[in-house]
Amino acid sequence: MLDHATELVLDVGVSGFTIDELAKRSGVAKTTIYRHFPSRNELLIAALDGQIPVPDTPDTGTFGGDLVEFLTSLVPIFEDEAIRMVSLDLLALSAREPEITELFQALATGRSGPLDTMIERGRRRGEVRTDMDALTLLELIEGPMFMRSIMRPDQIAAFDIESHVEGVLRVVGPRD
Amino acid sequence: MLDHATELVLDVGVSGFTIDELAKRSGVAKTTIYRHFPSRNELLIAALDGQIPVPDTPDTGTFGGDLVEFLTSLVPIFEDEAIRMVSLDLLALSAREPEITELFQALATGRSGPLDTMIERGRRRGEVRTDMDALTLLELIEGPMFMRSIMRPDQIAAFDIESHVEGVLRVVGPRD
DNA sequence: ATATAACGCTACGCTTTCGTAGCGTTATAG
DNA sequence: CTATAACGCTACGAAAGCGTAGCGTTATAT
Repeated sequence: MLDHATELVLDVGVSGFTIDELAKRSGVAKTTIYRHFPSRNELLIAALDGQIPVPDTPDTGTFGGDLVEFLTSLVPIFEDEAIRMVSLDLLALSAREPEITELFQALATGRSGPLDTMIERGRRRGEVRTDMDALTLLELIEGPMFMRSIMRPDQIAAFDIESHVEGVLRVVGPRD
Repeated sequence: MLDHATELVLDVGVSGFTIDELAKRSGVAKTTIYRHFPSRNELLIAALDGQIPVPDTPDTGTFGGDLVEFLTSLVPIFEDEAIRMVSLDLLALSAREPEITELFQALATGRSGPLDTMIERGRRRGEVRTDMDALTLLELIEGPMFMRSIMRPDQIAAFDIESHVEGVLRVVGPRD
């Protein structure tokens, strides 16, 4: 049931996600759907919950190595058109609908975990400056790829991760 | 007439932009609106056309100085909640509706002009490496702030532009 | 075997929104 | 002063969507 809902919302987007359509596609009567979920929004949230993958935390021994692995693991996520569209839907909606805001926050918060861990490790090894907070570092590291994924999604695969990480290391190294 | 439409869409967002609501607010009869615009989408596009400000191109004499001025001039734009929400609406819609895609492209393309000019000038002065294309440079420069504007809009004013530009200069300087 | 729970189907009522028709009223041009 | 153009108002028709009612049918449990 939830699987069908997830498939539908990934296919047609949040605004196109309707109970009637879900009933038609899943072969389940609309009445039955309402016997399990009180409203369309609840079902939507349940369908999306945990559907945006959280990349795992690499541990190569160096901060630069970790970054390359991490950013590389983001590529397939950014490349997924369905995920991109639904994320944009949620982003737009979360600016106006409180219910969606929570969902979006939950999805976004989980996603910052791996990089936090890597930054912490890098700091312990003396590879990463300590006078810059983790969120700013995250923006520095992911921002360019994030921007490309939004503005030029077709060019995501061409993002030169090695070159970018080299530049990042030049900036995040410890200050004197 | 268009002014009222612009005001409405900035207030309630693209999805809340209704002809009935516009008629109510502007005091103009719905019939009259349809006598001037063939459809809701056309009116929407007309209302948004040219409403997202294009920052101007600073010329301080150094690439770093230009960047600081430029990024500073972006802050009020990113800070504007109405602009942010409508941009997110357009972003989400442009992934699915071809009509909106064109509008969004038009808005986005104009916005890259100033930075292109600055990069070109920087290259002529030998301040900017030439082995990195302008779009990638743009992502490097604007990406972190762009990401913050989307993920933590309330923290935009706290973005440390000077520090960021310092880091950027470390990366974009000419290679040997 | 039978009671109970779950499901399917059709049909609603309600609301929103688009876009149009018809007809009367007000500006405006000359 | 009058013809014409533009506007306002009310009322529609049509399409989506939400969520619910009523009633019949199928599993399931014991």
